[in-house]
Amino acid sequence: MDSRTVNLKSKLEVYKAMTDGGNIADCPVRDVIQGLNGKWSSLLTAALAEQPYRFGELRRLVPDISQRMLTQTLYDLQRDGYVHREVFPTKPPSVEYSLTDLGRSMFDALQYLLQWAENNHDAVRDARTAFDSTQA
Amino acid sequence: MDSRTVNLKSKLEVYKAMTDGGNIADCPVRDVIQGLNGKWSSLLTAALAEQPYRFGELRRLVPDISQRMLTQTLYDLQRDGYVHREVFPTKPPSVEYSLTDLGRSMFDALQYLLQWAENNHDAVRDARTAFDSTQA
DNA sequence: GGTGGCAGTCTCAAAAAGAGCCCAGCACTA
DNA sequence: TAGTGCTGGGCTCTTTTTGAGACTGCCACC
Repeated sequence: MDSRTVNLKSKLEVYKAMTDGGNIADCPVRDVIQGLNGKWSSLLTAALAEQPYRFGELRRLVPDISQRMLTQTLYDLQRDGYVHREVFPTKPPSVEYSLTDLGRSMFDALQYLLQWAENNHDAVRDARTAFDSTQA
Repeated sequence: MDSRTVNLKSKLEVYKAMTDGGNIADCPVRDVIQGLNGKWSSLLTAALAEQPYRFGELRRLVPDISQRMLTQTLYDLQRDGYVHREVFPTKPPSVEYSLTDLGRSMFDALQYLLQWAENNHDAVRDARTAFDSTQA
C-alpha cells in the first residue's frame, strides 16, 4: 500500500484540457483517453500490472475475450507504448507481454478510477435499479 | 487546487477486484467501468463537472457529437446515477443536466486519469509514431 | 405565415466487436 | 508413422454499436 499526494486541477481546467481550448475534435487528451476506453484495455492492463503474461496465458486468464480482440487490444496497447511485446525463440515460439514504464505510470492513474468502481459499485447498481423501475 | 492522500491497493488486488476473484464475466467492477468507457462519457462528465448545462448547450459545446449519442450517453449516465436530469416547464420545456454527488465523486477519481493523459500525451504520440514507423 | 429555438426520435449506413474455423511448426505418444 | 496437442495468431461471418442526417410538435417572434 503506497500513499501519495496529488494536486488536482480545477474542473474547468480539466474540461479545457479535454477540449484543447476549443479544438474539440483533435484534442490530444481525448486522443489518449480514447485508446484506453476500449472494452478490454483496462482489464488487460490490470492483468499485466500484476505480472508479465504470454498470449495463451492471457487467453485463459480472461476466458470471455475472443482471440481476435486479445490480439487487437494488445496490439493497440503496444502501439501506444503501454505494453512491451517480446518473442522468445523457443521451439514453439512464445511471446511475452509486459507493461512498460509508461504503462505502469498510466495504470497508477487508472487505479484511482478502478478503486472508485470497487468502492461504489453498489451505489451504481442501486441507481440503475431505481432508474429502471421508474421507467416501467 | 485541492490535494489529498489516497491509499492504492496492490496491483494484484486491483486485478482480483476486476475479475471478481474468478467470476470474470459478471464482475461488478468491470460492470461499472463499462458504463464509463463509452466514447463520450468522460467528456460529458467533465463538461457537467464544470457547471450544469442544457441539452442544446451541450450540443453546441461538443459539436462533433451526434444528437443520438448525446441523448444516449446522457441517458446512460443518468441511469447509472452520475447525472441528474431536470425538466423546467417553460414554454419550450428546457432540460438541465447536472452531476449528482455520485457523479462528482466518480469524476474526482477519473480526474487522475485525465490529468495523466494531459501530462503524457506527447509520450503516447511519440510511441505511436515510433511504432508505426517500424511496422512499415 | 414563415422562421427559428427547444429537446429530442427515427431510419439508414458505416464501423467496431464477437464467434468460430484455419494455419504452420514442433513435441510427445501410441 | 500417424494422431494429438500446444504455441501465437490470421481469416471470415454475423451481430452490436456508432455516426449522419432528416423529421417531429410546440411555441415565440417577426
